[in-house]
Amino acid sequence: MKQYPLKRPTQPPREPRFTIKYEEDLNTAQLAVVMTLEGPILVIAGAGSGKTRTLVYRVARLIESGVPPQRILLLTFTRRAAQEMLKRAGLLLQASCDRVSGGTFHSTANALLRKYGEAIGLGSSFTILDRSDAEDVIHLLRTSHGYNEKERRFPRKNTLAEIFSQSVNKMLPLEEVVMEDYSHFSQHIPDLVQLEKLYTHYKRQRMLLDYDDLLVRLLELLETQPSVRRRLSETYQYILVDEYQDTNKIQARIIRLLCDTHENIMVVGDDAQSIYSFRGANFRNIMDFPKEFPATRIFRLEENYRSIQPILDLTNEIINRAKEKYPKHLFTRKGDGRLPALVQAENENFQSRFVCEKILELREEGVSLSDIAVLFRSSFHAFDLEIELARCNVPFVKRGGFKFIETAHVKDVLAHLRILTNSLDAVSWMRLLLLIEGVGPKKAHAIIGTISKEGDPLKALKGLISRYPNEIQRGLMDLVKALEAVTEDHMTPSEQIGFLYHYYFPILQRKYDDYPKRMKDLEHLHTITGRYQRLPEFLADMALEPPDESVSDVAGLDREDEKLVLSTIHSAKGLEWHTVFIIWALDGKFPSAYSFMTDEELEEERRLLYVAATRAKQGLFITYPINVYDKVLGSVLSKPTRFLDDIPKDYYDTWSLIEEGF
DNA sequence: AACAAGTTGTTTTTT
DNA sequence: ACAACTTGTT
Repeated sequence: MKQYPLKRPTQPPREPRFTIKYEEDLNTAQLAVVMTLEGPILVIAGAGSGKTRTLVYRVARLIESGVPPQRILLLTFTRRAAQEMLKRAGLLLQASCDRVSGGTFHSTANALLRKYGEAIGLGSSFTILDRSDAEDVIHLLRTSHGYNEKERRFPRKNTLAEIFSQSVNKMLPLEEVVMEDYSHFSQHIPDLVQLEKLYTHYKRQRMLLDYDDLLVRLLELLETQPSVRRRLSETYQYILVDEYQDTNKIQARIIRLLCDTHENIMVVGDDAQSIYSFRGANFRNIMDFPKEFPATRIFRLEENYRSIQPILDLTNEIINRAKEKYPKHLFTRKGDGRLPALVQAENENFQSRFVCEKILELREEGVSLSDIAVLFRSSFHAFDLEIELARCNVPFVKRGGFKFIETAHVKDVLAHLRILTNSLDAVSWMRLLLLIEGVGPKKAHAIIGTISKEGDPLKALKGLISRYPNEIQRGLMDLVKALEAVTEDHMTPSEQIGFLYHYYFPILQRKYDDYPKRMKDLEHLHTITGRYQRLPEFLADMALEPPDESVSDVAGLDREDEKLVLSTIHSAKGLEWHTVFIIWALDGKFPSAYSFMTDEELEEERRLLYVAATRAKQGLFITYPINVYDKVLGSVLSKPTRFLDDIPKDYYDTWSLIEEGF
């Protein structure tokens, strides 16, 4: 850092305090984006084109040119991505970027609603429902209103949650969603509409917000409260949105309203990497952006800095066969290297063994384990490999799929904490009452009905205890005591969990015969709480940005070691590795047989393969097992993914594994 | 009414 | 292979 004399600090001329070498560090297109600070900007950024770098430099440039950090809002797909970018911007500036607001749409919505939600009748202590909580509520309403006793099959709770969510995220009427994607339930439409009303009412009464509500209520706040809208728009004078191809209509509306008093909005995206349409995202959002903001300037980043030529050649071929694409051609100055390989394996275990052996080989060659990734369409595709890796003593982390935070025992513990911040949280009350011996759905429901009318439900519960038989009395008494013990002020979340474990461990042992394993998860949870001073923050984070470790690797506590990355393709978004393995590239699995129905879904599978393959810098292996029976199709699968079908064979090597061949 | 055992149906991806 | 629903027992 340059040293300046302490005198005359306020005197002009204002030399730039820090010198960032923009011209040296950025190419022409990137530089243009970074230097254009005002007005709406759309950046079409191909895979590996230095999109993150561009965002980082632009944040730095904004701050350097005098924009206060707290006036910048950076919306990304994960909080990790936001933190990483702000860290890098901070390094450039040699100053902290802590005060830049950054995170996901959902976490930003959460923060804003806690602060300004009162304007739309929302208390600051609302509880966030994750998907399974939401399903529990829907299930409760479905049974209590007798929808499950209908003559014709009524949708299951997860289907119901899915239908409701689709309707919200695509901003379409419920009946349209049903007719479009669930036409076999069309005779239930009136009931579904009714049930969704009940669900909405239930949540509003108890200060519960599901993931979709976070976006919906923020939009409501911005739409109906002009003063809040103006205030927020004036606060966030510069807005940057990453991964714009994966935003949905609600998010686009939110952005539009946040730009109420200015149009300093920059969005970055790549239509070829749109992989979240199941969540209501629509890559046409990108093309509609200039319609929302007619003054939009469009920039294209097409130089790829990630992959060697052969990999880029293949990925270009994959995406060029997309039915609908906005033409762009990625080029690289990286040198040549090995051709990607398409590897056929006799069966799943051969595939796993091949991957293991190759990984060990790469490590011999000096490639760090953490610079290698195995990617797959669905989380369970990795099960066999996980076993094989354990056998070979290859340490790994798994991203995507079931999170340990979603396991029953962790949810049990969190439920106790949740009612401390929102005593109306009937979902959590239900959960913890059902843990008590002798209490089932009926009694739990009755108890909740009585105590939630009181101002102090805990006190009300205490008053109820004498009504019940002895065995239940004891259970309820223990619960009350435990809750009272953690209600004291000035307790950290970590201390609270410590107390609760005293109460919960006996229940854990009674309920699960594999309790030692689950106990380890709870220890892990305890460690995580240590990072938080305030309970509401901890709970919001657990719902919105849970630790991304999956169940399987929680046990391994040696965090510092380098580890191989196993990840779903969705969770690999935006990342890159020296060598990438894509396993189960078997037609019927990837693309999944479920996607054969519609062109749109099939095309999304293609983009998914594109995203996976473009993560690779130096090495790419696409593997598939053969002779796999598929129940959905009722046939044996043996062909590699169809997206490679008509690509000339000289774009990749073809390997076939035989018993001693590797 | 709660719990245990037995039967049937259903499978991605994530905030 | 697993979870949701159904039936049978306490």
